[in-house]
Amino acid sequence: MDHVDKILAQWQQQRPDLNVAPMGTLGRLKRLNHVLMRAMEKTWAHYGLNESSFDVLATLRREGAPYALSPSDLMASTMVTSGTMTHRLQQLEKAGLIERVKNPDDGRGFLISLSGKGFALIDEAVAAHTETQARLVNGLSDKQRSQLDDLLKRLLAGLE
Amino acid sequence: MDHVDKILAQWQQQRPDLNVAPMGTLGRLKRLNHVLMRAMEKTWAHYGLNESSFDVLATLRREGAPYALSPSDLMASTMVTSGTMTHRLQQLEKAGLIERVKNPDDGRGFLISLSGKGFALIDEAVAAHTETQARLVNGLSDKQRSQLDDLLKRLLAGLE
DNA sequence: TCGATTTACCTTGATATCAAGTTATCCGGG
DNA sequence: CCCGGATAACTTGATATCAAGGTAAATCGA
Repeated sequence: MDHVDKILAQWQQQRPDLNVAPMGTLGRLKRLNHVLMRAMEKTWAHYGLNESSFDVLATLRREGAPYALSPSDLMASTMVTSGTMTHRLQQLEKAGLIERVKNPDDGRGFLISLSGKGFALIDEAVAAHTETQARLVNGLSDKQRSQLDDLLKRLLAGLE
Repeated sequence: MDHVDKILAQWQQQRPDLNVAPMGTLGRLKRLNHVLMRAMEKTWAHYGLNESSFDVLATLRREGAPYALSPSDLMASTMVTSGTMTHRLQQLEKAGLIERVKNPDDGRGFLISLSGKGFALIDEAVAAHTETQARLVNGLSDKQRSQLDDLLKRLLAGLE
């Protein structure tokens, strides 16, 4: 009987006509996401980062050498709008974690790359981050985690 | 090989020392949450609501008669700060969906209750919402959805 | 080759949120 | 009874985000 179960019981009482089973699942998903984000933010903060900045730096890092992408590529990878990405890149540039050069092949665009400092920082931060994540899924066995993975993937596949 | 798998493959290539399996699970959870929210927002918008306002009205509605809670109770239920709740309640009051009365038993506090209009609106909106949610979990069988439910619950239990 | 369309990115304006600080009220120990 | 600490809710200031609009450059069709 967790928090979500109590909500479902209330609805059952008030509106027995509703099918609330999906609400339970989606409610837990939302709540879990919230709790997980809160936990992961602590790790990011330890490196002076937040979800946004970590997201951008990690996207550049995992791309491999020369660790560079256009703002448009970053927008697509991180699912944010152009205004948001502009803002994020300004912050990161000011912090000296990325560098911005005009794209020689396209006068409209830029290439954003990791600075040396940005590379060093994200390489450390991502290691700590994966450790945090491992701790967060500790409540499940490997098999259960893998099962969860499969169900999430299946659900996501039908929606994207 | 979905979007998340590609990310994991990139990390595997770049940082084979990292254990990225948890990242896959948590990444899908985040992405799924994002996609689901987007979808549910459409239903809410159909009733002139958004996640925030729906959240408050639904919390009051499922509470049962007399459909009233203090701002503090609402804060606890919806996991937002006091400033945020103040703002939400202002909007809802302006829209005539809630009413605010001083708590007779506590001079510091208020009681927020659904107006007739608010009750009628949320009662319709929540029915549409549960239908949307049922559609969103269509990609899973009942058994799979229930399995997912169980795993999310287990994971959540270890963290809250 | 040239005009129309598309694309890349930035800018603007509005909104939602949070953290921290504030004020009024309540409550419990002396 | 009163005073100090706790609590309820609002206010303030900062920030992140989005949607919509703008500008410059690229591309495509005739």
